[in-house]
Amino acid sequence: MTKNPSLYDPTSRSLPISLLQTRELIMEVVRPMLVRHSITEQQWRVLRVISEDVRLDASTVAARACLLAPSVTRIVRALEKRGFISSVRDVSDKRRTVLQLTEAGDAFLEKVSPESAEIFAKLRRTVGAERWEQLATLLSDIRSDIQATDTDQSDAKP
Amino acid sequence: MTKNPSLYDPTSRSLPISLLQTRELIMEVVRPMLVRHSITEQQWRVLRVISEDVRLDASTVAARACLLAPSVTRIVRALEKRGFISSVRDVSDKRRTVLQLTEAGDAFLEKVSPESAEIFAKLRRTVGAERWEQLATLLSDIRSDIQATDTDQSDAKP
DNA sequence: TATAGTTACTTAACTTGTTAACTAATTGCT
DNA sequence: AGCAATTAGTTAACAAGTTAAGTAACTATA
Repeated sequence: MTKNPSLYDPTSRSLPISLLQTRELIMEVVRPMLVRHSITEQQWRVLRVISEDVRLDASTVAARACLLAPSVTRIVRALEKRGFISSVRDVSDKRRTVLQLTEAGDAFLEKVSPESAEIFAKLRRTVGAERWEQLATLLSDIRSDIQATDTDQSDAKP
Repeated sequence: MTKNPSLYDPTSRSLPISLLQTRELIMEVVRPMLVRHSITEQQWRVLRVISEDVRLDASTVAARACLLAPSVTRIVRALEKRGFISSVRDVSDKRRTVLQLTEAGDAFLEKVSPESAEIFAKLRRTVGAERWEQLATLLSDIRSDIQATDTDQSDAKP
């Protein structure tokens, strides 16, 4: 043990560790479902993110799914091979790759949906709907705050 | 876009994705500090976890730091080589490895502490102290809830 | 007190993530 | 218009995580 334990927050209250532990606990319940459908966590995130918009370029998907560009390249190839997404070169900016959900990808999300809904409904009951929503809102608000200060150029070079 | 977007939560409110995005945003601010001190995120978590107790076995460290056993094996070796921790075979159970912070490890944590404190104080101000604490508490409570139902054997085989 | 079963950890093979260098395309500047 | 700077994405080399099999030690039970 450290001589001076007050130097740091207890890990149970350290936000980086705490966010990770909480996510891990949830994923332990969710993971078997993903395994049953032969899809990785990362592929699943990409599918979910793409399904929210009509068309999305790879960089946006990377940012939203918390993945690096080279990972997205591989994941996109895997999802394309499986027929779940299509990737087409953007006509107005030929550097960009436009990603879209295919019919098959859409069908896949629909197929998995009841299972997913059940798992999350159960988790939600366990935690309490109110707290569950409270957490989702808090996280979203906090992200906005951090992003706002990250983006703001008030302390940039003059 | 999916034909039926209501099948899933928007990813901005999906807890697994949201927890990941929020952590990622925080780590973007913290990471440069870890790089400056030539320590990986995982090694840092292990150090922080070990520093909380006088002695801890490898499995407990793995669980608290959200790492798998083989990863801990490697990380422990790295931290040992750097002189930050000691790993000794437990005398009462020779399967176990007891991990402890060394003087050098303790000194390292003390050295990094002011930098870390400053970074987190700034983040805390950005987010607001109240919300910051609220999130830490919420996460901790929610983990307890999930763990309680995971552990409870009421739906186990009779 | 054997011994089947479990636990703690390690090793090895494989799969992923990461960093850095590269290509191609677009933008900004003069 | 011409050319440096930036951006999007890919590739390649490396580092890390993951799974499965293996070893050693401990526990429960017959």
